[in-house]
Amino acid sequence: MRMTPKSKLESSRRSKSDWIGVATQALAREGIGAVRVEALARELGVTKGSFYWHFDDLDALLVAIFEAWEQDGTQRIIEAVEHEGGSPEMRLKRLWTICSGPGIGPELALRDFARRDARVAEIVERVDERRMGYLRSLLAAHGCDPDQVEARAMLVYSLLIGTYFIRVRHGRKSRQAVLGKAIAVLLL
Amino acid sequence: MRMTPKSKLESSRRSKSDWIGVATQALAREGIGAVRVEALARELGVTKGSFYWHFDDLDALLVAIFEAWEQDGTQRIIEAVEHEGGSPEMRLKRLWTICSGPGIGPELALRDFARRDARVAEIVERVDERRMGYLRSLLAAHGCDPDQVEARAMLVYSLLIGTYFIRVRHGRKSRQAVLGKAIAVLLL
DNA sequence: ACCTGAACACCGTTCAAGT
DNA sequence: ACCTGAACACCGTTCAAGT
Repeated sequence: MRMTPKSKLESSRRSKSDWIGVATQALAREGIGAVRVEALARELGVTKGSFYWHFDDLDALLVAIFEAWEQDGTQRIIEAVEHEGGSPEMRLKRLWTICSGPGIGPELALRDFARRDARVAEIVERVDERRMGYLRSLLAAHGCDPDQVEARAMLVYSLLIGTYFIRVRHGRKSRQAVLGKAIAVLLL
Repeated sequence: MRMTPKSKLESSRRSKSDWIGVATQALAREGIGAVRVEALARELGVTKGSFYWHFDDLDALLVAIFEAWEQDGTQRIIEAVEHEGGSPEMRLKRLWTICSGPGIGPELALRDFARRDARVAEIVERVDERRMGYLRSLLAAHGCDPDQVEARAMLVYSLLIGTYFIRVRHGRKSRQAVLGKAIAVLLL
């Protein structure tokens, strides 16, 4: 009769997803510099030698993190928005509520990495195509002039990215008020 | 009589800006992972021990890179745009031409780093305040409804950031055509 | 199939000693 | 004032050997 370990962390074997899991947390917490084989191995309670059974090298782990995140940054959010239905305008505002959380996650690291790694560049392209496709469909359904859909989709998506990356105060206005007005401009 | 070295690289001494110079190039070429003491020391023809005369550690060098870039990302561009004058609309389009170049530079690395370093976060805040201030003034001068200046400035700035970070195809349309239309939307 | 343990190379950091 | 050279610690990577 085999011993059944009490928890995942007490079992002596680790799966690829165990590694991706702790690495994703480390990336979110302390940035890409914190994704280190030895530190993660300590956290998982194994030796770093074991890492190389699951991955070729550190870059392979990073690519795996980004691939795992891909669904999260697209499909999961879109489904959450679509789940409740409502008018295109309502959906757009719900999308905003979901995305405006603190969870910028690996978005910055991902895009920086994509500048030097073709595999990661492809991930970014898929994510952006998917998000833009969804925004195009929302704007078209809202009745936006077909000739302006592309430009306005870029504006909405940029604003979403911008709210993540831009650190600025808006004087007396709250950021939420500013963004509400900006969205209003984009919906005619 | 002292030897006068033929070139900077042949002299035996390096200034702080020499280090910042090669480090900035390495960052632009190969990303933040390429900013390494030993590699840069080799490039400069000195030992890495010499690095620690000029800087406390690697982070200090990165902060110095970002500080040196700060002027470049704000004042220099604004002056280049203002130099030729013209209507606010013309200035905005000139701003676009200047910024749409390939030179995203350390913008992504800077913002990622700012998440974990207060000094760099301050740099990002100063840069964003400065850029937003300039965009506000352009929009106000263009005759934008005062109540909408802030929202539209965020839209223009986000679009600028977005064109750097977003990797998407626009079907039959060129990116330039899409952006032109987006700007038109923002100028009423 | 997955992990250990030891080995090696590379690099960040320190520091006494040189010029 | 600025640099060398040696030393140390930490970590990425490899690999033969274990279970």
